[in-house]
Amino acid sequence: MRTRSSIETRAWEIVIPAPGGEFVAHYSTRGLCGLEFPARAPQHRRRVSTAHVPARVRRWHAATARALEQALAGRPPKTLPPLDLSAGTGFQRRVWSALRRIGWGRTRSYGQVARAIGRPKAARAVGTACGANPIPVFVPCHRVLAADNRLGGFSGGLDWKRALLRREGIMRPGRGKSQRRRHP
DNA sequence: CCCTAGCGGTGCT
DNA sequence: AGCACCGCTAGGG
Repeated sequence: MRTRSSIETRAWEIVIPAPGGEFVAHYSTRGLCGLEFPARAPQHRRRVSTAHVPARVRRWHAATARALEQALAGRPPKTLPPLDLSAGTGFQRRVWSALRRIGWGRTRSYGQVARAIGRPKAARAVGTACGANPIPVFVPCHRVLAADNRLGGFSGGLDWKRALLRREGIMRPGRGKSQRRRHP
């Protein structure tokens, strides 16, 4: 397995307005290749190349926007745009494809994902690969929790992880899984 | 609750 | 090649 796949450039980035702020979707020639959560701090958004966007990419984007809207409204998206996950290492892509097999409203532990991809002792590396997931929400790294059923981490911020889990009915609105609290 | 050792992938020297 | 990260985990106090 190769260590690094060919790099597909992010040719287009398009904003998606949402209640919590603006998501940014990135597209390559192969499909959706990145999704950013709204920036925490108000931020002068960089140049967005919406000009000359091919019709195909606009269709993908329509699918992305609709799917994101559904997911944030607490209903499983019916269809997704094509996902371009080619920018990952072999290990990362294995992890990401395992994540896509975790159904809406279900969870796994990092160790379970590690076993599912045939690397039973690589739980920690699975966490790192989750953190490198370029398409959160649709590649549901938020459904992976620590083995003791705590929340684990989330590169988009634990508030988002909690919010997504709640939308799927996994966490009770008020109380929830306790948070990892080591050296703050 | 705390701490520790062991773990594997990644990225930087 | 070496090494310091880490969204981890099992085991022990």
